Amino acid sequence: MRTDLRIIKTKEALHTALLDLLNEKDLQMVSISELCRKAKINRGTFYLHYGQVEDVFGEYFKEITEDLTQSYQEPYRYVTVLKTSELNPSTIRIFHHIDKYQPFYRIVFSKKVPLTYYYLLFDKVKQLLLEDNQSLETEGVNLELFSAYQANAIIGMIIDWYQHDFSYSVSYLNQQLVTFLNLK
Amino acid sequence: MRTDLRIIKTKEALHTALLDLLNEKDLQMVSISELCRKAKINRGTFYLHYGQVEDVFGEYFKEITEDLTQSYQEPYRYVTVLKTSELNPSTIRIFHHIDKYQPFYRIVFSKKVPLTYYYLLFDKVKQLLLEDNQSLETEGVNLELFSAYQANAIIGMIIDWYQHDFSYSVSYLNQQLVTFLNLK
DNA sequence: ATTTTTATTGTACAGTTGTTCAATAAAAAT
DNA sequence: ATTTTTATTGAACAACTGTACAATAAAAAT
Repeated sequence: MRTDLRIIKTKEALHTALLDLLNEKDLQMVSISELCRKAKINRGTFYLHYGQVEDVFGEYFKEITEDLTQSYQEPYRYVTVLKTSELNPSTIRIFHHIDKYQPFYRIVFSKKVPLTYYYLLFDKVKQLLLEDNQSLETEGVNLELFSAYQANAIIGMIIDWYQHDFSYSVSYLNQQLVTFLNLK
Repeated sequence: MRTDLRIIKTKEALHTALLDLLNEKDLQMVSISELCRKAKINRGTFYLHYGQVEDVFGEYFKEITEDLTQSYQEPYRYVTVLKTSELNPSTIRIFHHIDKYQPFYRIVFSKKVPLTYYYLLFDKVKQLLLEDNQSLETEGVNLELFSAYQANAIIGMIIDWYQHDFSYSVSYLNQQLVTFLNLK
């Protein structure tokens, strides 16, 4: 049983209306009424699918994080000078993904936005690293905890990147990450 | 020139009223009107100092993060079995701090709450590690980026801890962290 | 102690929020 | 093609939001 066509139409209308409004104003400034007017959707219908405007963005952003898993399949050709052998196959693609969807991540990392988006990214990155780490099989290491540690470390670099207005290049970040891993 | 006594009184009333309400319901469920009624403060007065209920919690939480710097001065006596020599003097106190203020951090890490609180913690931990790292003086290492990396790695463990309902002990986490640092 | 400054209060207003319900329209199932 | 199921609509309601402004009260400055 597929999803009702009307639901798909409603959600698409809300998604595009929100993207439109985000060019004018911040996410927290978009009211449900305003969004529904723009999407030509009854406000009551909105509440049948969402609770807040933030949920609409969350649904859209979730699709974006899928790209992380997607691009994980393809070969990575964006690293130039450094020895990539020292990085996990998944980690190396992360900075590129963020760069690709930079306008979205400017929202995801803005301070008034709910933590949900952060967790969507965190859980995704953690999952990728967890798969890479399965081969480790080390004694006394809580693998999930370790993956959480690694995943968030990388996101820490992304936060610093964001706080510096995304002014570093992707390859600089990959280089720095290799350096950090060799420091210990 | 000190702060006006009336302002202090107003803010204290709002702080304690909010803590009261947080025993009954989630932060996102507290309305400004409700909070003001409880605090016996005019709603207009609220808007002279804050924009949202979340700002009141943020102000209170900021005081809590000060404890991280505070306890940094005192000797640490909560580690039992492991060689603490492998951990920075500041890192070793972080898990204990979270544990101490666990009820607050259950809110800070809840998914509907704004990222602001996360950044308050992140910036604090990053600052502490940055001070520890000044002695490094390593070539080609972006020290701020490295501190962001380290700080968020630890917070990654805290997220996993939170997601497992804070069921690990503080010393277990310190032990795991030492293990992680020796893995590389 | 008096004046000046500034925070708080009360009131009001238009718009938003969250919910309910019957009527309608559109899609799915037969 | 017809029936059945389900999503959308529109209207209505009480409560909340954000803002403005004059009146008052409290603190600070003199």
